[in-house]
Amino acid sequence: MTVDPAARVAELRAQIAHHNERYFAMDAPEISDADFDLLVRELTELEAAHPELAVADSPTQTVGASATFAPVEHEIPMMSLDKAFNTDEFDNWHTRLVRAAGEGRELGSFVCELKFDGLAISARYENGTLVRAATRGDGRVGEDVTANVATIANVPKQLGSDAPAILEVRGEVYMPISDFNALNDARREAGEQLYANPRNTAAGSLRQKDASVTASRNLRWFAYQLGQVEGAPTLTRHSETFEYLDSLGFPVNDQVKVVESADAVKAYFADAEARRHEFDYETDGAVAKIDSLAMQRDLGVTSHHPRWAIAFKFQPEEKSTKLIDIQVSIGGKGKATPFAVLEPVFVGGSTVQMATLHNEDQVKVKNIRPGDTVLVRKAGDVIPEVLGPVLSERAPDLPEWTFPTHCSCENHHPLSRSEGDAAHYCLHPTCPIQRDAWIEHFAARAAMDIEGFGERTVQLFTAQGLLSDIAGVYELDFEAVGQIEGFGEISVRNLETSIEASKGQGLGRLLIGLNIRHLGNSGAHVLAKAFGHLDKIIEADLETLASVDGVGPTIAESLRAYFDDEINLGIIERLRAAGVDFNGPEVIEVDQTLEGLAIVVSGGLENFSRDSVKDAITSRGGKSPGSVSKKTTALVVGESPGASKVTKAEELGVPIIDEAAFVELLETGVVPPG
DNA sequence: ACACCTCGAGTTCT
DNA sequence: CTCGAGGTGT
Repeated sequence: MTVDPAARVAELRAQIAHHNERYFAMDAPEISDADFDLLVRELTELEAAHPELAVADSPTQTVGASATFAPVEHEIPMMSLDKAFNTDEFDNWHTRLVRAAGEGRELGSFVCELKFDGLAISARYENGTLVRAATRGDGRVGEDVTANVATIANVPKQLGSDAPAILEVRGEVYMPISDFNALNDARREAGEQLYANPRNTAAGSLRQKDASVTASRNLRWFAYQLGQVEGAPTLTRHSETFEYLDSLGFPVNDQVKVVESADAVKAYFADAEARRHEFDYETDGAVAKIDSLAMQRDLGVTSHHPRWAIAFKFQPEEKSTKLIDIQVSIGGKGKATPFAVLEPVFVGGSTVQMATLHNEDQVKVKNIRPGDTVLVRKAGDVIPEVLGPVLSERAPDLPEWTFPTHCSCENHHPLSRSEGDAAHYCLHPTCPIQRDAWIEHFAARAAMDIEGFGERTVQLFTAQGLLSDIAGVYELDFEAVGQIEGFGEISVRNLETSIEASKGQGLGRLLIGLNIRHLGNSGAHVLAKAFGHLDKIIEADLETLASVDGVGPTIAESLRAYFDDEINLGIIERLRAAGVDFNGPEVIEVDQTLEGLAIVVSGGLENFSRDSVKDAITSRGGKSPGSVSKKTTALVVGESPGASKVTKAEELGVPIIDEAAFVELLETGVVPPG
């Protein structure tokens, strides 16, 4: 193929800049992360191969976070705060603290503050001069954004002559809501795409290679905490830091309040929540800190949070919006799932325009109809959920919604719902939507994990007739792929490499990719381990299959039906011919320390990936279910664990342990005390 | 037959 | 995250 590298580089830069803007600033990505990475990787490699084409402001220098900004290690880590989602959780925190403070010792007063929805920043001054500003990053290492922060109007660049030798000030950078709205008004008039929300816009504005862009946006910050300090007057109370910061010329928020009791803290929280929309900045909660610095020191920190502070999260916001339509998506196994198409509404920190409705009955239970005004919120702060209609706003003649009788694909196959089933299915084996979903599923991370083979790529390939089933992935005509726009020499080679690598993923992942009804992650790996080779499973009778622990009559039946199907067997033979590994995992001898135990993991750990942690547990004879129950031996929490799991574990008295204790548990099979 | 745990699938947005 | 449904033990 003869493509002019200079032209391709220019094209890639334009594409990357466009998608970068969509992703970071507008909150509306058009392509998947994997596809985006492919573009960046191709550009990086082209620039490496043609150094004369590399330029300083190339997107390869500015995307991917760490590429642009030098890492900065925080002398004192910027820890995140423990969270309470309701007053009960706050009471629990308070009770723990009273106990930790010790007999007859008062916790003293609390400082209440708002929790700003912006970017946490640490600014370091040496002998009164701003020398460095860094983002929070992972808490230990952030990014150097000094040039950008220096353009923020109310960040002091130079302190008075009484400034200490070293002063590290922590605060939150934000964009005032009024400025955000003005910016969007201007963009609307110019016909430009609107920014999604103040927080993302502030983040995008700050993380600019060109600091003059940052300067053109009206960013502000509030200072609220000291980090490393040398040569400053000794403070005894956290509330004094606000007075001190103010005296040095730092902007501090005017809603800070010192109160004397836990009840007064709760009153502050309730008041802040009620008034949250009065402020010209976004808040997502309020914070209480123990005022006495001596008491803070004594209470200390856990591996993730200071014990002396807690963030109270405001209730998830509910907004009303228009239910434009109810549409149906078709999954890889033909399942038809209705979802709400909403007039875009900003709720709980992001713009929502879709929400799943699960099935026909759920639509009935919720009593919603296209055209209704509906209430929307974020379940668990993440997943959009339609709560129900605002009946007072329903037009009297608004018709009820009925489940479509036919698949939305071009062949309009019939959809059917069997007796006793909640879901509708499109059972047609040649449905193109199902076909695409299956191939996507096959390439997905839990299955064959083929990088760069996402939704967009699959649809492109099937539409071009390059691919019609999963075995086709290994029969791809790469010459033809190279002809498709957007597939340069390098991205074709990368794709070829990752497809080749996927052949060795092993039986467990292959079984997942085969798309067998009722067989998911867990069942697939159990079978792979029990049988050791795909042919043994294909030959096994119902009884043998169902005798495997975790496989019952339904899954056994489903397996038999799958492997009795000539079409499926044909696909499997083509996979074999392509050299796909049909072997199960090698059984490595590890001490079965966790026999009979169930360990749930939530949040990211430092020394384990999501997969490796499950492996560490199951290879030692333990189970690693996805949710906490009273049978759970322990809940391991890492960085930002799921709140519901922690709450559940607390309710049931399941021990909650950190990574270090988990490692000990792996070795000993005993939950360490503490 | 039932309760309780688990698992699977579809889903949203960063 | 939520719903629905399979698996297992009582």
